[in-house]
Amino acid sequence: MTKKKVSIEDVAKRAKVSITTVSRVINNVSTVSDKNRIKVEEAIAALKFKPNVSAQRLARGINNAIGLVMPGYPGIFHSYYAVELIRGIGHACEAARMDMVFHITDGNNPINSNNVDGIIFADIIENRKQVEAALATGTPALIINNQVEDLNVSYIAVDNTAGGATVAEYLTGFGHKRIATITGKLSTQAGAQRYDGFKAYLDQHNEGIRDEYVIEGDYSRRSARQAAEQLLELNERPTAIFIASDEMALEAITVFMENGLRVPEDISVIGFDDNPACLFGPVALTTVRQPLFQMAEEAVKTIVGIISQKVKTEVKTVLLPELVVRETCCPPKNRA
Amino acid sequence: MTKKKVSIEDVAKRAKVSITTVSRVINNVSTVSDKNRIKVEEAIAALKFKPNVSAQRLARGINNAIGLVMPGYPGIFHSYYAVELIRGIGHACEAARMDMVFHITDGNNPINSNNVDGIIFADIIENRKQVEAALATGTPALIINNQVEDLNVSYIAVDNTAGGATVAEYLTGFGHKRIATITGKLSTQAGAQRYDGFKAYLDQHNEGIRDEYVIEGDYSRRSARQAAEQLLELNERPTAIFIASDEMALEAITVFMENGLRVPEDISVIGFDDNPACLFGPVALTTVRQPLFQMAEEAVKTIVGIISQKVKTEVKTVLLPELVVRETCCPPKNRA
DNA sequence: CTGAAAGCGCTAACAA
DNA sequence: TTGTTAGCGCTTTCAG
Repeated sequence: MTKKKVSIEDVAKRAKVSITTVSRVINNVSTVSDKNRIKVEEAIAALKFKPNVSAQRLARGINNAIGLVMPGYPGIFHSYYAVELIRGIGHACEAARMDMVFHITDGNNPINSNNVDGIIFADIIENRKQVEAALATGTPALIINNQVEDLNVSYIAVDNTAGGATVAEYLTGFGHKRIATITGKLSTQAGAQRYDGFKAYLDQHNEGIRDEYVIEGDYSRRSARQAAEQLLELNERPTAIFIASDEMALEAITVFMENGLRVPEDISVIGFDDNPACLFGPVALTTVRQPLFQMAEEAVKTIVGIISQKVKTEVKTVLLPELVVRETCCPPKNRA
Repeated sequence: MTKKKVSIEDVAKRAKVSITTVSRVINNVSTVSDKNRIKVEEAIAALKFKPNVSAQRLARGINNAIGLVMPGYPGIFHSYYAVELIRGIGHACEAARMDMVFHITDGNNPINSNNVDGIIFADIIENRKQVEAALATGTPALIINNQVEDLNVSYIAVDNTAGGATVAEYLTGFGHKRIATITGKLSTQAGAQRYDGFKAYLDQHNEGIRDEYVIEGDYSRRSARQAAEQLLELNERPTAIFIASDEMALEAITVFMENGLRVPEDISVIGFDDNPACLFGPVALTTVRQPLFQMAEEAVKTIVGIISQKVKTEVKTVLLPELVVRETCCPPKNRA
């Protein structure tokens, strides 16, 4: 009933070889005679031996772990965005046989960079200092979805500006004039860029965007509901609306329908994310896909490269989001 | 640029004391003179020293980590249930200053019980063997939400049978006769118990439940949509329906509304979970709350007790779920 | 109250 | 191809 500890030494004894040989077969490095290898493998199996990871890490001088630090906003685990990132990073870490140590930060309490070989920062908002601190100690670091140009640090991000512009182009292409938006948090770079790209296009190709057509959301359903209701009260209702996340878009659509509007006949809606959970709503949502999962995977590949010194200089990657046309957008009705 | 390593020895040198003394202040054990303590603390601060966790673990012979193993069904991260558990366990681990190593299992590839001091199994389905293996090596283990009576193992679970019965009682209390249900996965104990409790009550107090009124779902929105549509096609539509998760309930309500039904006037709906994300739908959902987060916290407290030998024998805890009345249930209309 | 010294389990030169 | 040996950074007796 007590926890017995099988060590490499026990294996060595049973197989009648040195612990070095055992170590070698564990790590299958250099050459071990087949005869010994088999003996060792048998002993390992018989004893159910599992290496002590702490000892390995200590001896190797590496942690075999990468840290993921994320801001700890409430509901983070209910955000498609955050969860996809976590999934992707977890997945890639597993493939790289690395631990992922997940660290939710409030901006202070920094991660112990001593226990990880590198750190991935997702959406630095208030924790720029942490990034700088990591860089200062020479800890490999990488930032997801924030294009920081004034620091010698790698990042991998989605081109949210282009994404916003794509939406604007698509909507104006239908002939929409009264175009509104429910933005994401404008204090995040992603949210701001999405809006900026959208607005910039409209300024150039439409006739700008009215102030009353711009409402800031915070990615929550609740904020989307409020915003949608607010939009509905306007004298001149918009005929199309860009909503900065699929989940918000879905909630807005629900509000519209509750009020007797049809989507897209009465109002076109386009989201952002390509959240598969939003595929089974009342109508299939037109949206913009960001390759979150792949971005996360790419992030760990990159940082692993940095850790292993394969990559010498910062790598700054920008991925293009992609329009996904489904059923929630159409030309405006001709009774404006 | 290269990663410098500050060790306990550097601190000792700078503070002009032995490494033992440094170790003592790090762990604030036994007594250290104020004079020395201050010197050491200064040195630690000046050097930005952080203990090497692997070395600590190795020396102490403990891992300071608890493992969480969950079945790796697709969409796990989008499940309110799973995510609440993860959150709660993560939170409690942080409080207990333990790492949480998260292990998604496919039923095989067991967790390396060598790297954790104890293992929490959430929803063992096909991985009973893993639990037995852990038990066999004397690794402290605990199971969440599965009442396994035939193993000497601790568990903490919600009384799903009682939950199902509560729902049945509530619905029949309104005078409903045509009561349907969209169940969870019946292959999980929780799903089965929920249904069993529900059905048992109906058998005793109503007049049982018709076969055509029972549809098995799998917690996905898609399955809920299908089930709801199927129910709508029946000659005699049910007047009330118990749906085994809030998310499914929300999807079903959407389907009902799309078909011109009013909730609850035309059809009463009650969910299960008390998922806050379902608060902002078209109507506030009546549901049953399971204390997921607290259950998770309790789980780590318990296993920490087991690990530290404070707890000698298995502890089997069953929590009662609680009815949360909101707006989606009312008596049936009198035109049956 | 303090320090010397013996490991914790493993890896990695270095020899053989 | 194999084994010897010196650590990795820290905790913890055990003397002092």
